[in-house]
Amino acid sequence: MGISERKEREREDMQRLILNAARKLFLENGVEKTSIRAIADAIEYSPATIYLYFKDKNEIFYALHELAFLTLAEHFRPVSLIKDPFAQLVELGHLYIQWAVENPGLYELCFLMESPMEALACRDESWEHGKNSFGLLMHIIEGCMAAGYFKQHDPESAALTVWSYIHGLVTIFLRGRMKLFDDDRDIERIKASYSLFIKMVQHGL
Amino acid sequence: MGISERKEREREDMQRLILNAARKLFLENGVEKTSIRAIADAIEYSPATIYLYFKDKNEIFYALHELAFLTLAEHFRPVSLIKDPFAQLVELGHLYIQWAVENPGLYELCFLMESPMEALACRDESWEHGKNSFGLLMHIIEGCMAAGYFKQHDPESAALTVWSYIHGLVTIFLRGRMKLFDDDRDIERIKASYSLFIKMVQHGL
DNA sequence: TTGCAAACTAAACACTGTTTATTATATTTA
DNA sequence: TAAATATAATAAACAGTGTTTAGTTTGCAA
Repeated sequence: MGISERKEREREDMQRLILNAARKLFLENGVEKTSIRAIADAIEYSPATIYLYFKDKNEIFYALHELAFLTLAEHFRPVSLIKDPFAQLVELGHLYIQWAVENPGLYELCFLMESPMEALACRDESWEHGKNSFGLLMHIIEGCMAAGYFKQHDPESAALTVWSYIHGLVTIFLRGRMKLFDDDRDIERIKASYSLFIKMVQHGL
Repeated sequence: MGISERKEREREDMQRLILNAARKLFLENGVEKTSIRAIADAIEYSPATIYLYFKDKNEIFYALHELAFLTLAEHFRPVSLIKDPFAQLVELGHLYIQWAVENPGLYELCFLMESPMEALACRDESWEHGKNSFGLLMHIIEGCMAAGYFKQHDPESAALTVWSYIHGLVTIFLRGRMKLFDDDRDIERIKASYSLFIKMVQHGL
């Protein structure tokens, strides 16, 4: 029965073809301009064909969102080379900010868009890749706690607090709310705030 | 020449009519479902008429975003009754979180949507209402600094840091990223994280 | 009352995501 | 191998979007 296996393989090939085109268009032209028709044009199939391989547009965004998390995890790899847990935390935050600023489209996909979450809503397997990245943060925070940081608090709250800060910072930037300030030295402002935050964590033992 | 004044008055009435309908639909049905046609239907005018009073949809969102900031400022009023600057900061954060959770649509308008910012882009008068709210935070932070908090940092960085944290926290919640956690006691998690953050600020002198 | 400008709209344009009915292709059965 | 069936792909339509254009109605001034 090698024939149904070939069919399955062809199906996965087609899904990959769609996702590659979608990712390319997505990164080139942004979220808004990535329509089903544009994806269909890119792979030279009709728009209706895409619906034979993905339930709806949300599912495509969900799949891309999984890919984006893989590249984020890849970006985080260097932290494992660092030994001191606090230095790990500092570097993790730095890499997070860097990735967000350099890949606004992917950041949007991972943490800002509602579509991938809607696709996830009707699914039993939940947000695996997101969990892994948050797990890494929690692991590092547990290390920090063993070294005396974040004392008398649960690691989950500490991790959420750190993530909230960094996520908020990059979101304020990405969504143009730094227009609030008179000049536009946004990146410097981000750096100044981040070093303040790190010192706050440090001073609180 | 009272006639041109009446014309101006009628024009403003019409803009208010459109904005009121837009706000109502926006709060009832969310961002997605608030179309120009829906607004036009609500006020019993043709869709094209709306374009005689607003350049495009972004301008409507910008106007609504200004109104939303007014209600946020109103929500912040109780903090002025508090004397201790640190207690002011704690209450401000609490009110911010409360407002965001209770008015997700308005929060989206003020801090998450791109549309109002695009309308603002081609404007000389910039983000007044946003500046006022941030100004209040900076004022309180300056008070806190006089009392020994956030030492040896500029108030702007300190304000951005606090705002980033709270904004990040509510955004993670509003955009469904707390599905990351196994149970869904989101509000309790928000409270736990917020009290941790406050303690971090407190411990750092 | 005529002339003009402002207010308003019907209809169209160029899109969007998605579904349906139909055709072409591949596989299975008789 | 020939007929029947299942699969893959699509053209066309549906219902919606923001926005523009061309044309009509209305109110005011000369």
